[in-house]
Amino acid sequence: MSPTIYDVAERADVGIATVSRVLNDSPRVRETTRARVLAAIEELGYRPSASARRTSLRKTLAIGVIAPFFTRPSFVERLRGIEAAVAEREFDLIVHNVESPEKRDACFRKAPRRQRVDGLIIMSLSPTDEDVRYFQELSIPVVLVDARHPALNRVVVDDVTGGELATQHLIKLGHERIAFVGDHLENPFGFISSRDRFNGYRTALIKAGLDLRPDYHCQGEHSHFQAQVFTEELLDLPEPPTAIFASSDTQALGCLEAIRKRGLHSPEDISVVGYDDIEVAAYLGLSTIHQPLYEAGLRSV
Amino acid sequence: MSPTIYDVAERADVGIATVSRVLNDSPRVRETTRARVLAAIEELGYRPSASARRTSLRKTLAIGVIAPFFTRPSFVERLRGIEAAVAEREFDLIVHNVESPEKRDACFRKAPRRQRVDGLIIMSLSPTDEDVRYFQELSIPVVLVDARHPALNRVVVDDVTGGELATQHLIKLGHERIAFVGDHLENPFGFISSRDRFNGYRTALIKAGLDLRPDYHCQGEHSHFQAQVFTEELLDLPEPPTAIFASSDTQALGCLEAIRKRGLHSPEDISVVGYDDIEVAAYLGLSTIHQPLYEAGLRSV
DNA sequence: CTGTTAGCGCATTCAC
DNA sequence: GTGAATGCGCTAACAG
Repeated sequence: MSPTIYDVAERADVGIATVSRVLNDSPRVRETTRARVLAAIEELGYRPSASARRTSLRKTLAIGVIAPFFTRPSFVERLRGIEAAVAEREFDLIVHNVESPEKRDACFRKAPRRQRVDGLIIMSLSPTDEDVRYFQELSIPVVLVDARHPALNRVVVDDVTGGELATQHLIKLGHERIAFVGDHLENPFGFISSRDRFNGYRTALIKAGLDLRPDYHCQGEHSHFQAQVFTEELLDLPEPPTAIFASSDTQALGCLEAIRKRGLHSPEDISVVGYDDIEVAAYLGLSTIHQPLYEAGLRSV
Repeated sequence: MSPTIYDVAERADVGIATVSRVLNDSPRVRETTRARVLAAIEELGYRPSASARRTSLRKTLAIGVIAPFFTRPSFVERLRGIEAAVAEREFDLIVHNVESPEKRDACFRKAPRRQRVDGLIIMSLSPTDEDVRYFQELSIPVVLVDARHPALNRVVVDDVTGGELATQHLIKLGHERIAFVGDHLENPFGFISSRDRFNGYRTALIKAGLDLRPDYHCQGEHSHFQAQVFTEELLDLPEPPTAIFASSDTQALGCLEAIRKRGLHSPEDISVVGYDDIEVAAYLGLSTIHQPLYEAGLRSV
C-alpha cells in the first residue's frame, strides 16, 4: 500500500493539516516544520492521491476533448496546443474520438458527466440545441473549436476572413478567373470551416467586382483524390480558371497533382493557394485553451 | 448542487447501500425496489460522481498515454485504436505529449502518479532503467509500443520482419540493386522502428545473396524533404538503385517526388516501397490496448 | 503557526 | 433483501 497523508504526518510528527498545507504550499507553515514534512514525504516516497484530492475539492482537475481523430495536421496541431496549455496547469487531458453520429451522441452525453471533467472542448463538431441544454443542465463550460452554436463560446478562427484573404491574394496577383475547391457545404457532422472559407472567397470576388461563376465552385468530399478530379474538370472547361483556392492543404495537393498530370506547372500556368491548416492550428491551439481553463477556474471559485 | 446518492436514497425511500447496489447492478435487490431507485435517479437526473467512486474503489478508471504527438498517420491510428478500446470499457484516456527530453522526463515522473492512471502506454519512447525502476516502485503496469525495454511488456510489431518482407517483395520483382531510406539509427528519443526495418532489409539482402552496398544506405532526419535529397543522391550514383525501400510512407513520398522531378516514373524506372504506417497501426492499436487493460484489470483484482 | 474535526460521495462489511 | 456504520485520502474551516 502506498503511504497516505497520515503516514507522512506521523513520520514528521505533525498533523495531517500541516502536511496538506505544505503540499499546497500555503505560507502559514514554519520553515523548519515544512522541511521536516518534506523530508518525510521524500523518505516515504509519498504521492498524494489525485482522486481523493478531487473528491475533496469537488473538481476534477481535468478537461475533456471531443473530436474526430483526423489524420490531418490541423488536428494534431490543435491537440498539441491544447495539451501544452492543459499540462502547464497540472490538468489532465481526456480525449474522446468521434467517428460516427452514434458515438457522437454517446460522447456528448457521457463525457461531461459529473465529476469527470471541469470543462469540455469540442472540436469540429457542432452540438445540437438539445446537446447544449444538456451541457447547461450539467453546468459544465464548453468551448467549441472549428464549430459553432449561438449559445456557446467558441474559439474564433475567422475562416471567412481567412478565405477572403486567400482569395484577395490571388486577385492581387492579377487573377480574374479564380475557382474554389472545398468540402460539401452540408455534412452530417456540421463541419463549417470550408463553408466559411467559401463565403470569404465569395466576398473577396464581389468586392473586387469579379464574376461569381458557378462552374468554378467545386464542393465535395474532403480528399486528395476528389480535389484532383475537380481540378481536372476545371481544366476541361472551355474557359478554365487561372487560379484555384483550395479550402485545405490536402485538397491543394490534389489540385497540384492534377495540374502536373496535365503537363502544366504551378504557378506559371495556374496558381493554387491552399489553406495552411498548420499555421491556423498553432494559433488555435494556444487561444483555445485559455478559454476553458479560464472558465473552469472562474466557475470553481 | 447536483444530487448525491443520499438524495436518491431519500427520494426512493431506501438506504444508500441499496442505491449503490442498483448502480453496480448487484442481483441482491428486489425488482420493485430497483424500479423505485431507478425512477428516483431518473427524476433527479442523478449521475454518480466519478471521483468519489474512484477514491472509494481506489482505482482511477483511467489509462494514460505518453507519446510524441506526431503528425504521422501512424500516430493518429494508434491513438484511435487505443481510444476505442479504452472507451469500450468505460475508462478515460489521458494523453501526454512529449516533444523534448525534459518534457519526457517530467512526464515519466508525473503521469504515473498514484491514483491518476491504472496503467500507462508509452509510444515511441524508450524509458531508461531508472524510469523503469520508478514505474515498478509505483507498481503501475506499463506497456510499450514502438519502443522497447527488457523489463517491460511491449506490443510486438515486428519491424524486423516487416522490413524483411518489404525487401523480399522487391527482390521477388527481380530487383538486385535495392536502396534503403530511413531515419537516423541513433536519436535522442530512442526510436527504434526504422533501425529494425533496416535490419530486416539487411537480412533479406543477405538471404538472397545480394550485396550490401553502403552507398545505398541513407539514414537521416525523418522528413519528406530529406528523403527527396537522399533519392536525388541515389539517382546520381554511377550505378543507381532500381528500387528503394523507404522506412515510412512519409519518406516514400519524398522518394517519389524526387523521381518525378527527374522526369522518371515509378515503378517503370524505379520501384519504391514504403512502410505502410497505417496498416501496421491498425494492428497496433487493437492489440495495444488489450495488454494494459488486461494488466490493469488483473492488478485490481 | 498548527492540530482537531468535519465533510466530499460512494463502496462495503456487517447485522437485522 | 436492506440499512446503518465505517473507510478511502484529502481539503477546509474552526479552534488553540
